Amino acid sequence: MALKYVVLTLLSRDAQTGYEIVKTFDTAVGYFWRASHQQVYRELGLLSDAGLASFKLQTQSDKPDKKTYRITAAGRRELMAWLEKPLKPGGNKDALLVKLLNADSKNKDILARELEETRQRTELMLKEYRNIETLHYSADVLDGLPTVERILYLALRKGIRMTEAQLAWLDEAVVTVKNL
Amino acid sequence: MALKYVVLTLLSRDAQTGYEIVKTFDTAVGYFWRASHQQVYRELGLLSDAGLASFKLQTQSDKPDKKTYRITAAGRRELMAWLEKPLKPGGNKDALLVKLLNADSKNKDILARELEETRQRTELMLKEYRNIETLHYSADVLDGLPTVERILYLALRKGIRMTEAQLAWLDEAVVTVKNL
DNA sequence: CTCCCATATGCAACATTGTGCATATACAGT
DNA sequence: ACTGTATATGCACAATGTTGCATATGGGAG
Repeated sequence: MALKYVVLTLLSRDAQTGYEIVKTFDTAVGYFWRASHQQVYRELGLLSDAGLASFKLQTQSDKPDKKTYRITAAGRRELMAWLEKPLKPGGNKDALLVKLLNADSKNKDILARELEETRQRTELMLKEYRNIETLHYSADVLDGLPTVERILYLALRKGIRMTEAQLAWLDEAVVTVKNL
Repeated sequence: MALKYVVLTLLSRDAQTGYEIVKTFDTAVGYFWRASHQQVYRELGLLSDAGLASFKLQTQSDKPDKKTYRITAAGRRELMAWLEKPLKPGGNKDALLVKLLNADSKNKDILARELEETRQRTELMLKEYRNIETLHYSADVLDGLPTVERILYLALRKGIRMTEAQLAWLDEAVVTVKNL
């Protein structure tokens, strides 16, 4: 349901090939949505079957042939309809908490180790996010930013806020588990 | 893959009926994992087919008959194996950010409204969480808490931290979208 | 007496998502 | 020659999640 709208969103900006969309998932969009290339190509096929996107085959001599997809009028309508329909809340699945529910004196060391590793990864992630922020979104740059870039910055801000909260929580969790 | 371990976790504590497990999903566990009753009953069927859980049929005269499930030795082994295997990170799908990527001068009002509504819901949620914390987890209670309760408190703490971060971010997002 | 709610279980169909496998060209480095 | 990386696409199967339907009892409210 949702991947469809992510792809439509990307196509609504520019006509693109599947390969380019995959790269977007690997970089910018990847911070809040992950999809494999298989998923992307399949979704593009479904979209064009449903008449929400169309494609042109472009032959290339130096590289493999490619298909450039563009969103159709029907695709835009579908996307707009989705935008106006409120999202239903919920869906916070947290496997780490499920693991912790199993914590006891026998396995607390294993779980503590996983918590520590998660903590380290989270800390690195936060550093990376903050690094991106200082490098690409300094105060003087922010004003002149086009809309899409502002939203991407907002995505980064969300990453930072959430990662900070996660890190603080992991500290609490480590203490709790160690003292079981 | 994952629902299986949530159900095994719940069964590893107590033998329970499907109905009881469903109620647990609607209350305590619901804060970090949602599942419908259909999913739960199906999963219980799959678990017992796989020999990871067994059940006893109990006839009742006043209420419908019920099946009480208990985890098997194989089920415990499977659960322990999962605990020791590190989780793979990632999977932060955020449909709200996808919507915001579509923001422009035409639809910014609709999106701003959804952001405001989300903000209100988030604020209520945070109040509820904090309320639960003061009511059930006052400082003097925390010491004597059994393990499971401590983990559930940890789940609540995560809810609080994350909801605070979400709320702070939503404030940023509202400002950004209004100024587009 | 009827309607709704809580208790208690489940199938079947469908939609969506994720994983493993497969193919093909060109260029750069070892 | 071989290996890796970038470009470019996709099928098939498995797992997961959603929706609609189906059944059955007992108690309380109106």
